Amino acid sequence: MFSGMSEQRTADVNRRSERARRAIHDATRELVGEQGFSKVTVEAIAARAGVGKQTIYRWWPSKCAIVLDVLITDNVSDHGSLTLPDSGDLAADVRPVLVGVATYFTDPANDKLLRAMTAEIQYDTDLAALVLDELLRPQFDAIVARIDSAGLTTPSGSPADPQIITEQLVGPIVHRWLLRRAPLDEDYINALVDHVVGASATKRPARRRRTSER
Amino acid sequence: MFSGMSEQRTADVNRRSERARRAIHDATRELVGEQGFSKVTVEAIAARAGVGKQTIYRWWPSKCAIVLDVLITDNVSDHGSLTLPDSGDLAADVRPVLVGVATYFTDPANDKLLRAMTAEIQYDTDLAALVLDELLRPQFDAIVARIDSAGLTTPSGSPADPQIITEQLVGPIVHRWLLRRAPLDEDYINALVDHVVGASATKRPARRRRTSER
Amino acid sequence: MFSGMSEQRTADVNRRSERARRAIHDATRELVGEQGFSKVTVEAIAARAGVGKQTIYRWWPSKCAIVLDVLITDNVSDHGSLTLPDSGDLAADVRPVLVGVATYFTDPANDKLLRAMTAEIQYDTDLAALVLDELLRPQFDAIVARIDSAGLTTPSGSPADPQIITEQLVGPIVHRWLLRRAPLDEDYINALVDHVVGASATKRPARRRRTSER
Amino acid sequence: MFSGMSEQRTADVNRRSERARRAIHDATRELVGEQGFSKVTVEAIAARAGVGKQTIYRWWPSKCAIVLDVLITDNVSDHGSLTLPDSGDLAADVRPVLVGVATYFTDPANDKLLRAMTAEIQYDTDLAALVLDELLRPQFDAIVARIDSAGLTTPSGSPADPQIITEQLVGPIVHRWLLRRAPLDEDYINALVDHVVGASATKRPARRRRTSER
DNA sequence: CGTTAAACGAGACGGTACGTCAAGTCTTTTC
DNA sequence: GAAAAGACTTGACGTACCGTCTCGTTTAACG
Repeated sequence: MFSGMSEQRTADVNRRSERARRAIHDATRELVGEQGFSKVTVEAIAARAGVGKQTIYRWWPSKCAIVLDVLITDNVSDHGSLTLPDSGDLAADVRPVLVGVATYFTDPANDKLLRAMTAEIQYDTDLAALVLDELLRPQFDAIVARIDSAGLTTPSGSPADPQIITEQLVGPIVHRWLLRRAPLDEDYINALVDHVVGASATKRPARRRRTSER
Repeated sequence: MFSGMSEQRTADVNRRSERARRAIHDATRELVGEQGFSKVTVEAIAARAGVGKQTIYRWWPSKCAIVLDVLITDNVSDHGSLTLPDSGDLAADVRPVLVGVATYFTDPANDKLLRAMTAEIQYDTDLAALVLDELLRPQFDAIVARIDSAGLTTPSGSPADPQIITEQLVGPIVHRWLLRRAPLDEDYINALVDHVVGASATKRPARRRRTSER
Repeated sequence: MFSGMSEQRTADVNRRSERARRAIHDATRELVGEQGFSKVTVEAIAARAGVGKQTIYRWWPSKCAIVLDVLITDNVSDHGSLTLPDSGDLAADVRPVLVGVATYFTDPANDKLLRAMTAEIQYDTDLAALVLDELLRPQFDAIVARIDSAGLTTPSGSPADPQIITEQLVGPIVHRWLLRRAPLDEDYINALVDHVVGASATKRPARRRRTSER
Repeated sequence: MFSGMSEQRTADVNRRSERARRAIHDATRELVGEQGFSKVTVEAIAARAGVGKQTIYRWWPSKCAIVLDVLITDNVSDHGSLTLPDSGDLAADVRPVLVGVATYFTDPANDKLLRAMTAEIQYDTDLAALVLDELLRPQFDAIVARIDSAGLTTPSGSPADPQIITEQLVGPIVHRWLLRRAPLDEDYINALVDHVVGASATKRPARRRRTSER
């Protein structure tokens, strides 16, 4: 895929051990889940994986590169193909993606890994760009595209910026997750969608007036 | 108050050195500004402040407690008294607070300190609550209160939840800051306010259709 | 005692607190006895004595000066007046002093204090001289004097050096004590005296051939 | 020997760096010589040796274990094979060993190391036993053996205890060294031997009556 | 089907910073 | 004005990990 040459040259064989790669991924997932990223050491990952420290440093530049690799590998199935349907009902079309995002962030398997990356990108701008592109942009852009086609207007009547509308949907979710302000359940997503693009019939019509806070 | 002995006993004097406290705050602000939180060591703070390491550990449990202390101390002047005016023009009332928030986050003096705390609260839930209460809630609650009194409705006509409306305003700002997706300038704030509560006349009428992204 | 002036001048009153001096002495004796000199801290002495740290530093330059002070104070009764009797029986005259020395070194109340000084004088020559003069020389010189008057001869017939004879008596005791090679009981002292200056009748005539070692 | 597998398994390689071991020994010898044991820090040894602190702690439990190791390593050539000749002249046979001991203690290269150990064994009985066994016992036992075969008697005529006779020879040397009472030169050793086992012809017939003190 | 070079496990290495401890000094208040 | 209390600066402690660097030992393509 990276070359048109029909794999004749195998001189620079990839001798890399798949067993080791897998063991390191698994050890990382486990340890970060158990103790949190910042308490996990490269030595601990190596020990848990039954692997030499050098084997880790040979293939990853840092602890957080491993975590990012795990996240991306686990996520790779979705990529590229993400497009929202256009059923005519914007709320109904958008809602599942947002529920998906909320679920993804909340899933205990991902939560700690994502928080680790969130912490790291505060200090590493390149990493921030990478995380953004690999993990968040596909969904974000798909929503932007669907909203663009809906031709919304702002409360004052001018044409709405789909980018900003999307931020109104995604921002609050990230905000709640980041600060652990309040639950990210389906009711909340429904209410949020209703506030931004208007409600469509949902299975469980939410009865609310105020969302509970923290 | 703790004793009936009308304050005769002053034995439990506060022997703490104000000079040391100040020097540590200043050294922390400077060093975090120069090198970023994660590269700053407690030893370096002590050295820069001309203070013994033990004096730091006597009063703060960790590097990040110092940073939080600096942030709160620097911020303490503002909050408590924070109430939004009600001029009848919601957008006009809300806009300055949001600009203030955006400015606060963007100010280089605060940015690195805040990112440090953002990283830390990923691992420390108690700290997260503290940061939320001390640094963010006053502004957030003030906005909620002002919006509550405006009696907005959702696009589908039901009464809006002021909490969620506020999240639509604050969430995107935090989101942009967190991921460094795009600038947090006044134009953006204006557009955002327009999308959420409708525009009122602004000094520099924004000319836009799409906000630029990253 | 340090001045001939009959205590008339009391204007520069000795404001030093006798209570504190005593308490520090006692605390030092106790703590060194309990934990050994090297584990005792000045802070611990101050705390146990119910005294401020500065009060200690005001009157003693170091931890080991306190210990030496305690040893000398406890020992001060003997000084100066020590002369051995001359009963004609050299062994009988010398034996009690050596038993006294051995007992003094072995007494648990003194042992740890003396070992502390022994450790310190390895690094502090002045201290070594002081310890020697204050604690050991009186007995040593008294023995030298008694032996001098006995007019011993060496095995090869020349007149013996009383200094060296005394070292043959004291040296082995110090050696055993220093290296904890073997017990310093009365049997041993008797045997030692017998080997150096010949036996006289003792209460318990020792039956031995070899002393047990360590 | 531990396995029947004729040494096929060499997995438990000795990975220890000889370079580091040597550098640490040398640095310790130098620093203790320059500044005295108690002023030398483990950090200083590590720095001088160009070695990480952990490398020291990996192999030695404490500063004084290094010093002991240096002393034993430097000394290891001598002992084991140590037996005194029996020329018939006891004084002549014993004298060289005692001169050797005195020289060893006095040699500036050893003096500070030995004083450091002397200080430490006051607090550590196990260490005392080790020092005794590794550094002093070989010579001591060799002298005991030689004296045993000589069949001496005490001044009062009973058979002498070779152990005690040896203590009469070694004790005064240690005593003088410990308290720095007087020089440990060859004249003194000759006189001492003369007093204990009688003189034999020596190269420089000592002219003395009293040894000078301190 | 052996040769050979890479990747591997193990873990010691030179370092940096940690958080603790005690030393000796300085400051404030009490008696 | 000495004493108690205790905060201060200093500096070494012993530990934990870092990322690099040998060591033998697999292991799999090549010859």
